[in-house]
Amino acid sequence: MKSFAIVFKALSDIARLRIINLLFHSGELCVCDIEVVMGFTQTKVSRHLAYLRKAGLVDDRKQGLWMLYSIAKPRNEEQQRVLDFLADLLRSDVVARRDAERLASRIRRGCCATYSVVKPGSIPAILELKNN
Amino acid sequence: MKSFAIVFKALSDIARLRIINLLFHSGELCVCDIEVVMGFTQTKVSRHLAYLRKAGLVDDRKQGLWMLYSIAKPRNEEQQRVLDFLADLLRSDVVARRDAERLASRIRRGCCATYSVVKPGSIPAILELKNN
DNA sequence: GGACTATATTCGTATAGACGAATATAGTAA
DNA sequence: TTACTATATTCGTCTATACGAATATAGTCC
Repeated sequence: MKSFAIVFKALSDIARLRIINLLFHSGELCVCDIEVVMGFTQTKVSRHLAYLRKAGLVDDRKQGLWMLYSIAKPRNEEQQRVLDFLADLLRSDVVARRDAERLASRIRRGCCATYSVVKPGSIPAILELKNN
Repeated sequence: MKSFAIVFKALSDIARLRIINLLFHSGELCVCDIEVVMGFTQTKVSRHLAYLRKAGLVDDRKQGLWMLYSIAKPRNEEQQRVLDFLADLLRSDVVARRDAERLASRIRRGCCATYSVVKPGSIPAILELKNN
């Protein structure tokens, strides 16, 4: 019950919902790409990602100068269900869709990370990081 | 997106989750029954119910001196999905189950409201209110 | 009318959280 | 080493919210 409340609280902020949505649409993202796509300050993105990490909703990985964030690998069946449900909810949301389109556009133009989209519309995976 | 955040915030408090769980297990409940079953103060129950009402998660109805609260009739397909998902989540939670048992016990013994349980274990409906 | 009851609201207080600006940290590259 | 870059954290401020106690409100019953 306590863990439900913690997860729901993590999902109770629009900025965090939008960031999670971006992560659903990409294997991994660095802070600065989220910053640019969303038009948020660096502080804001970093803070919300830290919040989501503490709530167990995202994983992070250090790669050189970059911190790469991704949707957390579910630790139990309930978390899996929450994530599935959330992804499904966001799929039909206008804001979420627009954010995803801006992300796709930035990925095509080349962003901090270089992505390889396996199949159009599917989850891309980071291959390597550019130094720009 | 905004509406998702509002709903998740309403679900981000354990007391509110437990109250919602009680409402899932009963057609309608008055404030004082929730108060006794949960061991909360009257202020606390009333405040959280007001919060849930503003978030659109519960409906209320005045019946004499009592305010009867129930799970909101879903206004759209998304809200229906959220409520279904939540009910499903709570079904496997230990705290939620214990609360439901205490509620059932209080209903059997006769509480503020007189309930008619259509089938054992199914959702009861209020028939009339006692004046005690 | 007055006494009583169930619920809502106000008050004062305490904690959480959201924000930008500024600063600190850690890794890279010359 | 120094300069640079991506990210995290601190600082000060503001708003939201949780709580119990006390009080207000509204309905019932005599």
